[in-house]
Amino acid sequence: MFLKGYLPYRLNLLAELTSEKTREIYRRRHDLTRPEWRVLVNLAEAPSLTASALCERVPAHKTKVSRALAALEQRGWVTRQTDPLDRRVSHAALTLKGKRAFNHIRPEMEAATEAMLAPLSAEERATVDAGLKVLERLFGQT
Amino acid sequence: MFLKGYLPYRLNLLAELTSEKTREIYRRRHDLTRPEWRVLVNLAEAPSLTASALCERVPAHKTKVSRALAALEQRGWVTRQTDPLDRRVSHAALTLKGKRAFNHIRPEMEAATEAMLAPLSAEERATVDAGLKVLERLFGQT
DNA sequence: GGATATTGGTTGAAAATGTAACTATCAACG
DNA sequence: CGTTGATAGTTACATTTTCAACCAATATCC
Repeated sequence: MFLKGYLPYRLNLLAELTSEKTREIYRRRHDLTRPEWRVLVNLAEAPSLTASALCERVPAHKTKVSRALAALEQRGWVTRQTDPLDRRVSHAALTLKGKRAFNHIRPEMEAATEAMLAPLSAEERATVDAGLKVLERLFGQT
Repeated sequence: MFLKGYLPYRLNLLAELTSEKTREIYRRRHDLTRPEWRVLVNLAEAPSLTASALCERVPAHKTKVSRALAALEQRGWVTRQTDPLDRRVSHAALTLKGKRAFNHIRPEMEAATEAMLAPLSAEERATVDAGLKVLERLFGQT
């Protein structure tokens, strides 16, 4: 059978399956799109980032980032201020409210992931990690 | 860093990266959406399938399958005929034209995947496969 | 046998995404 | 300077996807 052994298919399927539960959390429980969630995570990990920096880190196309930032700003989780030296760029950062939201959501996400992987032994997890690392190296996603 | 070690994120990212090239093929070169392509593959592997069977095998939500089938039928690659015993269900099958199209596209897809994985040694491929198998077993996608 | 619930599949409207064009600012070169 | 070209980010429009409602046919239960 062709499809079953076909790498992009296998990865897409597993990506969907593993995302199902966690998507439920950021989407239903917290009304965030995936780009919004990812932008939130990345902003939580850095004091402030420009839109283009977010594009690289998320990673996502600039329109997704632009819209995600607009939505998060709208919601009061993000503030932006334009760079005085180059007025094209603006630096986005989480507000206190945004940080609190992230600190609230993050453990839910981790718990969901952990619950999903609970049946796996340490050895199996290592196997998974090794396999993904090979691909990540291949694509330069160190 | 939270996101980098987070399984759904890693899988989604890799899925996107590996799909990039192959998507180019079914999309640009052959004007198929992903659900259409997947339905095509599954129909190529079975003499005929109902929409619900396709939903399970693709896998995808029934609206995606419904629309993919409609598009493929429109294009003359698929025929459907309603089951005489239960007139709600209809059996979809590839036409000769559909089979030919698939036989034309499939090697392109395989070549693209192979080209992408070319830098990997046999051992690395085995590592990848082992990792994915663990997850597939976890999710019952034997 | 007739009301009710279920199931297979389709459709329509709303949300999300992709693509391309656009604005505003800065850089570079004459 | 001033024209031309690049860059950061937004917006507009077409395509996809999602979600809920829907239709038609079958199954269930009284």
